[in-house]
Amino acid sequence: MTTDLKIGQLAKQVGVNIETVRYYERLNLLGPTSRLPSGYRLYNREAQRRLRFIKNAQALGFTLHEIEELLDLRVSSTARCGDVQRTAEAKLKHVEAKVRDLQALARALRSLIRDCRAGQPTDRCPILQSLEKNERRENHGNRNATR
Amino acid sequence: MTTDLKIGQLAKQVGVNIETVRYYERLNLLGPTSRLPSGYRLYNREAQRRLRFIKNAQALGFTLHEIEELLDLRVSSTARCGDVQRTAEAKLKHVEAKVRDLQALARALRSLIRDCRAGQPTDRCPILQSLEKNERRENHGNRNATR
DNA sequence: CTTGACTCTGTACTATGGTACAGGGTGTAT
DNA sequence: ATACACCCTGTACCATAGTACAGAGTCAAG
Repeated sequence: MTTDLKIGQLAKQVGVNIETVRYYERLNLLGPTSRLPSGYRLYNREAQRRLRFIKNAQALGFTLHEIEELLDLRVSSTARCGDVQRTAEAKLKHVEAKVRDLQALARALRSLIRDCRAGQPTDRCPILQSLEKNERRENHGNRNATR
Repeated sequence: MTTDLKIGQLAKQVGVNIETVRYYERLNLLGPTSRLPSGYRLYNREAQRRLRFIKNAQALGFTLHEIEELLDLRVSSTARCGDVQRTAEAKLKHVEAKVRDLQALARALRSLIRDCRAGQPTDRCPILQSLEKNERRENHGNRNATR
């Protein structure tokens, strides 16, 4: 096929490292469609979409393992859309919680900056005060939501 | 002091592994306040607050290196306010960018969940299709925003 | 037919954030 | 005094997500 790409072309097109493509292959995330007699990997359109899917899902905060599950759900004809939906909903909850936490931290940082501007000696750090508390709510089910 | 804890008590109180406390010490994040003649580490209230700070900031997605910088913002009496202010502002920009990226992520997930409620078999699942749509958004200048 | 860009496999290395011993010493209760 | 929990240092190991070679083969242009 004329749309088939060698690994370097694929990597360039999607904007990843060649090594990364081969790394995904080791993880069974993305294999070559075929090989030239020389052993060169070839990737068709479907593989190109798959790689883009991986990068997009990664940008959304999914780990490679979670992405593998998503890709498996697509491949399996018995998998239900609801499974994917539940995964996305869980992810959304984590993300929303993290946004709230980060906004609180941003407020604390702004307050610290204000204190600095006032030239007050800040031996009592607002950041510390906002974060050293013990009453952390119980993790919203999953820390690491965005890592 | 009666409030000083040995490493095991500290770890239990804050809910981390003993090994983790010593790991933070290797990273110069959290040292013992003092030592018993036997070499046992002792931690005072301040160290306990510091460890909680580390765990809380970590839950917000900060790396240990970033946390070290945040802790340094506790203005040592010798640090000049301008230095502290610049660090805080850089951190604030970082946090704000993170919030924006996470909000974009949340919007994407909500839209995917909405689309998915059509409840089609997975081969036509809108989540996967919309992730596949290569609509590269332009990154806010910070990929890795959620890592 | 040689040069240079590209690819192959395989292995090692990086960073981050830990966890798991091994082989000792310490502290205290019975 | 001896059992037992606890602590010490040091090193090795784990997962995640790659990156960087080495040493070899391939392909196209000049």
